[in-house]
Amino acid sequence: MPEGQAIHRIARLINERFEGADVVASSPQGRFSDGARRLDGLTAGRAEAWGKHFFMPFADGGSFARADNGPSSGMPAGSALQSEEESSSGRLNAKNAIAPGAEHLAETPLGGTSLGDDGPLWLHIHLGLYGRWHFTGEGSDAIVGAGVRSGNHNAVNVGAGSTVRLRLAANGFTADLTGPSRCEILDGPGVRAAVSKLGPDPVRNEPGDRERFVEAVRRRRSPVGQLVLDQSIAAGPGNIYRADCLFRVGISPLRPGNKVSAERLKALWDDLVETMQADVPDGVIRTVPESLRPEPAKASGAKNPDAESADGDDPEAQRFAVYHRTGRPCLRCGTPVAEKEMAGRRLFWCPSCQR
DNA sequence: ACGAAATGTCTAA
DNA sequence: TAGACCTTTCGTT
Repeated sequence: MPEGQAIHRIARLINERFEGADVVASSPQGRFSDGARRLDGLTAGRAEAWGKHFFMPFADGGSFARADNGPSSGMPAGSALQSEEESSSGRLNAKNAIAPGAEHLAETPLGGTSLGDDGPLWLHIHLGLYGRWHFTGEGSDAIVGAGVRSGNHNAVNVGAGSTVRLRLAANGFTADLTGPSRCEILDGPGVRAAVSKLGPDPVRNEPGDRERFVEAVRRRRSPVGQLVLDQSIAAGPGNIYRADCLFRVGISPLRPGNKVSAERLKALWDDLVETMQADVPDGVIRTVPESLRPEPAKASGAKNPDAESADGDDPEAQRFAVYHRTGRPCLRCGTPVAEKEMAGRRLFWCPSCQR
């Protein structure tokens, strides 16, 4: 369920607990037993997110220590990096081919860690709709990846009938993974292939990303609301950021990509960067613009009485600008928020102030 | 108990 | 476009 910002947070939490440690890996559920066996006893490197994808390197303790001369990463600092020409053209077969226009992505080694054949093993995880990480140890219990309405943080079965696909343990910490749609081990070229399918990630926001995003959208005739969810155009935004960031910058999700001006798309990219990056530290999505935030019910000079009364004390309805607010008054103009299905996903927008 | 929904993606038809 | 999949939670019988 989480969008990209939550995956970046997970990478942070994982690194705080496991980076540089020799990890005990297991699969209580049994569906990842082979993979867990391959990771068990290896040294964890620095995990990273790219959009909703999570990548974590594991190296044999010996080779790991020998190659380590980097300041913080703990992974071989570029030791096995091939030249760019070699790696992008030579190594990739047809199946791993880089999508046209996405070449720059394959050139970007994740965190400077080698993506060569003989580098570390990479744990690759996608949480899909239901995946979660559950952390325990040192009073640091946390669940990351919980759904919009979930507040209940207790149940991870341990024991028979456990749903824990992968458990990592070290330093007195445990990280339990349940319900991922993808959980696999890749080699360097495999990581390259996975990343090459992804567009720029607003949380990473590397140089040139904004232009790549703008051009990718303007190249297509599909509605921009669909393009923002296309992970090859922007990696990380999900249904909430899609709806609410389009609202924040006033673009109608129904407008064809090639009919949105470059200026407005730049503003959209900048807004994705700002909102998603701000949400990484605690993982909570906050998309209601400060100026439109409903004031406490008692306040006398409420600017937006409509919005306030209509949402009442339904907490979920106050968390987002238009997401899940069908029929309630737009926080900006009071027009009822509209909803329709677009490519199988529910879409929310203000038909009046998004043009 | 049961069904629906949920911040997602893939495959087949 | 429809269905499959992975799991949990919430609202309705």
